[in-house]
Amino acid sequence: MTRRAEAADMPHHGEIKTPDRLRRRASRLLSQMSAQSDRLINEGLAQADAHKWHYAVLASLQEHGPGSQATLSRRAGIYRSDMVGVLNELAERGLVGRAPDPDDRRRNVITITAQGRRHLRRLDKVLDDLHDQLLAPLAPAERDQFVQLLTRLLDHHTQQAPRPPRIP
Amino acid sequence: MTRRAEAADMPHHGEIKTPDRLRRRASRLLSQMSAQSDRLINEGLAQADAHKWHYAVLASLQEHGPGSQATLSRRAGIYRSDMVGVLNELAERGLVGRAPDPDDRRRNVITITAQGRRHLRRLDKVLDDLHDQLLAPLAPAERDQFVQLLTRLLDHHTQQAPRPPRIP
DNA sequence: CCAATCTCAGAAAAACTGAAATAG
DNA sequence: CCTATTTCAGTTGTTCTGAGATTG
Repeated sequence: MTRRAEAADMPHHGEIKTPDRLRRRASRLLSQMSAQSDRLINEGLAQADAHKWHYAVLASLQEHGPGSQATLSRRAGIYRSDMVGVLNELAERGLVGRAPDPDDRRRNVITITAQGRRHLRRLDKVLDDLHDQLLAPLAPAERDQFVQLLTRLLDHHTQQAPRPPRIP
Repeated sequence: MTRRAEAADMPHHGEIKTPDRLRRRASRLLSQMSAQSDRLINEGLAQADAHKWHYAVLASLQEHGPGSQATLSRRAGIYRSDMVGVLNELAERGLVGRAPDPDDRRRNVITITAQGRRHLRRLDKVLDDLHDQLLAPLAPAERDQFVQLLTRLLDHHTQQAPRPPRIP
């Protein structure tokens, strides 16, 4: 047993300009920041009696129009199994309509209601505010760049990805 | 046409009125990108017969020296309950030593072994490579800026946060 | 008597799978 | 016969809680 002292990391070479390797890794920063963001957004939405899936579905309906549950599932990135529950909650509150498709009776056609549109507008305000908190330490130009960098990364990994997130 | 003559650094990107609100929200980009990153890193580490917690613990030991399990738990952000299992696996493979602390017999003192240091060096290589894939679409200067922006955001939200992630 | 540590057993929430029922 | 859709029931893997045993 080499009597190597307890002092753990004596570098033999003068470099080691890398303290906290762990904490500075982009993957870890992403993971932690995503957790912070999730918490912020989820709590904010909860105060408005909503969940992020509610917003995802409503926004998708507003932007791309009505669709079947399977379509929405793909668009919003929610599993078809979980979509059922989300739509139940939205329909309960009168935010979406769910009617059998006359052309293909396997499908339900989901539409956003006037009330749903109103609710979405409210959620958009809430989210604007929350993102202001989220990006608070960044100047406007930096926020844009942050979003742009993230977008480029995401495009790269989703377009030619080894494992595109499928929602089967 | 709404000519968005705003901040200086939003160069030539197709202009967007407001389509894909959902997909451009920083919170969503973060969440999706974090998922991609997680998948990439986890799969890469799995091929090296490791998990991210293994790396976290080994790196923490290397950088901050030996410590009790509770100390490691705080340092690496792993719950004390889960730390037990991680250390079992690491000890099984001879990567760490676990011995009762003579000064305080409630504690175990965890130390990294020579083999653990060797393994860590290998994992560092693997991670360097994986991060190269992760950040592939960004130029070196952009990678630095990305990390810097993330770091500033994270510092802001962890230092004066409403809910600092504690590991009780 | 109280606080901290290690450990185990399991709750809770979320992502994901499989299959039944129905319809094209 | 095969495929697609909605729905439900259940698995899996992870995060987090609680409590017991030991020691300070």
